[in-house]
Amino acid sequence: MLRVRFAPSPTGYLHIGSARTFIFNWLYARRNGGTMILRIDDTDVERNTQESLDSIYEGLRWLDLSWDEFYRQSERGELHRSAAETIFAKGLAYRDFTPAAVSEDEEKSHADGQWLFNPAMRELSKEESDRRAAAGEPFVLRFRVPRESRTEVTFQDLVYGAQSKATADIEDFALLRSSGVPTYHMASCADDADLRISHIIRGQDHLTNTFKHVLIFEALGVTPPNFAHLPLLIAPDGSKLSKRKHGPVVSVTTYRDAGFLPQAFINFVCLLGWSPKDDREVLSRQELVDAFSLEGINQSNATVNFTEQDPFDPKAVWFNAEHIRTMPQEQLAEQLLPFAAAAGFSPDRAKMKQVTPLIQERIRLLSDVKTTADIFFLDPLPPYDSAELIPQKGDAAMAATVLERARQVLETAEFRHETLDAALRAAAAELKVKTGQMFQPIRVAVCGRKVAPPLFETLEVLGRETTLKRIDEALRMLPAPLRTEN
RNA sequence: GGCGCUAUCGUCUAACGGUUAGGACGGAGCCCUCUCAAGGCUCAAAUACGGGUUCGAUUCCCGUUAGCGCUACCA
Repeated sequence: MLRVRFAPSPTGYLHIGSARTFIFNWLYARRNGGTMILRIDDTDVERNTQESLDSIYEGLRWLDLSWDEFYRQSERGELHRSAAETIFAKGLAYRDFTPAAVSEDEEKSHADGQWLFNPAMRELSKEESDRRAAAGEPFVLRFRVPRESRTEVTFQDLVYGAQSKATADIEDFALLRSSGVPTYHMASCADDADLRISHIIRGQDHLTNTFKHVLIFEALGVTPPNFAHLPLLIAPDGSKLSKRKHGPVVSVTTYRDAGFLPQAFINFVCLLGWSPKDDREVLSRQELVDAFSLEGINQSNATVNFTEQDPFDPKAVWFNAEHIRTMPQEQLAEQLLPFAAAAGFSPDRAKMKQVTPLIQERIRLLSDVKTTADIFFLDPLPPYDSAELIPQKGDAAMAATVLERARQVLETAEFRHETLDAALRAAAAELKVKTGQMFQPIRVAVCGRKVAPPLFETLEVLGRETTLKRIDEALRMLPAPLRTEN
């Protein structure tokens, strides 16, 4: 039975790296008919926050990622303590009565002097240990790393291959804090054993911790699960992604609020450190499930290429644009609604459905609706420079002539883009101006700028009334003496 | 400092020990075209360095360098 878990600690918002870890676990479970478990690793009471927990749920809900079983470590303290008890009873752990390091110097001396264990504490007699404990003296419970009986700890990583580390290089790590609260290593392993996790898929920052975990599993009398460590996601400066240093750009909700599609986000992060080994890049959720395998995961860290000017990796934005383009229009219109409302447009569904096909291949983020669809929702148009009305190789007189003529045509023409196209082309021929010279003034009059969706489709959506009103306004902006009456 | 992991275009990546080292994003240019997009085509751009092994190394081994991680009574 294949069982995987995602075990975040609620000490910050769900960031892109954690999301990817969840996704890889989820993909592996769904691919192989396994069970996905969400376990909140909240043993560090000091740093846990409700906001963080909410952020994790919020992010996962947005991505529409589900789990089959749910646990909170804080509700499983008894299990962790009894597991520690078991290890202690087997003589594989000992009490360390050394007071916690308070000063930085003390900690540093540990680091410099390759601290492995305190011999006096490791070798304390059972009698004295029991006596001091009974007297109420505080202690941490440490794992007694075997140093004589074996020389190294090994395991096979499904991504990084055979791993080994000398027992002489592993320190006697803590299992229980002096408060009696289990440490991460203890709680995590006790839970992984109890929940019968078959594959631990997690960040590479845990690779060296795994030697300790193997020791714990063995001490518990359990065969260790399979391990698969993931290359880390790093910032362009080479440092590990962190909210502290990089701010909200690493938060999943930042992507959501900027107008990313969940599927595009998932697609993007999946290709950071994993490849389907063919040249496919734009993949649906189902295609990802079908293509996913641990063999496709590579070993080197991947950079999320954001900058201070642009918080999103250009490739992530491209993925989003790709997914927007292939999305059914009905769905896209629906997704666009809240972003249009946020832009202050007060859009209705029917109007949005008309506008959507005109902007679908012109937006990269859902929030781009604000800058590309404004002309359909705002009335009147924001002010613009009347010089924009003047066509290439033309002058204000030409602009005025063109607009006057267009106005006449549009007063009676049927507002369907095919007929508008034919009518206005004919008008251009009649006036002996190039089509570009004919269309550009109309476009600017109607959109307030030169860059816009195709003209005739735009007019069709805008309708006769708005179109004529905007042309009249443009005409008023042109110098009066140059206006040609007919 | 010790230990571990990693190293292909700017970025994400592909390449049974044999390829003109491939694809994508981004960049430049051309085409298409009512503007913008989209689309099509083209160009620039990489095997960190040094030693081996081999008829032949991006690929295997060693070293150097660099980056990252762990080295807590954080996770």
